[in-house]
Amino acid sequence: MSDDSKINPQEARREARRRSVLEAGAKLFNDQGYEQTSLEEIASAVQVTKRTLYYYVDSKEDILFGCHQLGLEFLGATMAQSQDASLPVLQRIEALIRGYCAWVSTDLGATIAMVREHSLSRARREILRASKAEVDFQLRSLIKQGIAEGSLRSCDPKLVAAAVFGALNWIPHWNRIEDPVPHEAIAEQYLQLVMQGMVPARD
Amino acid sequence: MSDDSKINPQEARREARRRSVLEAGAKLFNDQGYEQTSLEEIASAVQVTKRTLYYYVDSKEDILFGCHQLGLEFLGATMAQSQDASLPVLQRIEALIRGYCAWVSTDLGATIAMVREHSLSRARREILRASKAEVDFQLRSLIKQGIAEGSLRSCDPKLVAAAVFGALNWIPHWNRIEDPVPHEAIAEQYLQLVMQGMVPARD
DNA sequence: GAATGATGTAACTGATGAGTGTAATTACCG
DNA sequence: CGGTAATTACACTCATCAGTTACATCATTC
Repeated sequence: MSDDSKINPQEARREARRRSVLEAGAKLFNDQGYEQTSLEEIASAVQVTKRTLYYYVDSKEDILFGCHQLGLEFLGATMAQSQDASLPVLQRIEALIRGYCAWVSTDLGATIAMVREHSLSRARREILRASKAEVDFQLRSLIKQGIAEGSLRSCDPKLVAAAVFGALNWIPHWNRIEDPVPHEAIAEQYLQLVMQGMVPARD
Repeated sequence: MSDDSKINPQEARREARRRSVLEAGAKLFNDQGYEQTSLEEIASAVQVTKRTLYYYVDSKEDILFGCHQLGLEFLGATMAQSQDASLPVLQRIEALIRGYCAWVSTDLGATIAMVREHSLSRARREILRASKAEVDFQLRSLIKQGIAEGSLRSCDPKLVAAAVFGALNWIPHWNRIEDPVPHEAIAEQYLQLVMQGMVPARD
């Protein structure tokens, strides 16, 4: 499905090159911010001149959009397990949180949580918004389902989903350090919090 | 304590004017991003010329720093109740979450959660970082205390605090819309989630 | 009604950085 | 080998915008 363009090695190589540009961009955007990052910096990160960059991308905006697009593509892949309707709801929510946590800990994933989209055209923002809405919808539905079947406490699915994604999206804001907490450990704690809460069950 | 400069009405008026500049800046920064906002725009929001802006601030960076500083000052005020050591831990955490939720729903509060600090000098970033660390520390300590006295389930206070602040800091990212969810309603749901979790207690 | 504070006008400087033009050079592939 | 794809060098344009200059004009207050 995503291999349309990889029929010949030419295109494949070009695609790989382009991707390394996006990944370098993502890292720099996350570290310094989009506006604070010049094309020269991205170029030198890929060990290439600025002029060559334009062989792979049309514009700086194109890089940012590419990061978001590619990032969301990866997220889609990560979410597969949570979409398996044969699994119990709780387990699907757990898979979603673990997957998202791992994903948001990558450069391309973090970009979506860290770099605002003010620099993109309205049309492109709209495309991204739609992709994100899908993920949000996914969690909300699971929560609704859980409430309906009684495996989850009654609550406002929209607000609870927002809280969960907020907690997850915030990870790169504090965990991009020399010695980051492994995403598995984060997921573990977040799951306990989201599932059981902080207050111990009374016996 | 903060009224040093308001002895005479001259200074007070000047201070109020400066503050309205900061508030206009905060709103625009939140909506469009810092880099995408020109001083002309801020000026026209305050109904003043760009030149006049410089009567109240030294630079654009000064506005951003001012927003953060003033915002954090307000946050400090909001946190008072959660610092009352005579209250039970659970209640203090609840006060912290409610207060933070209300605060992050203001323009100046949202700026701290939405506008990265890449455009500030290292020294200024450091000042802000210290202020934020205090708030983080406050919640972590309360959690530790709760665990110690048995009113909270055992967990990693650092990660749980990060999750809570993440959920809260993300609010302005989705709730800055025509018809926002009232912050009290958000706090209510967040509290239920954080305290009891999504999974109903078994009977 | 001076004196000082506050605001406007309007053109200007200066830096930054995205994006381009062109011609020449190097790597790769059949 | 020959052709095409990839890359370099590098000077150059162009737009944006923060910050300034210098002077004129309101507004306040004592």
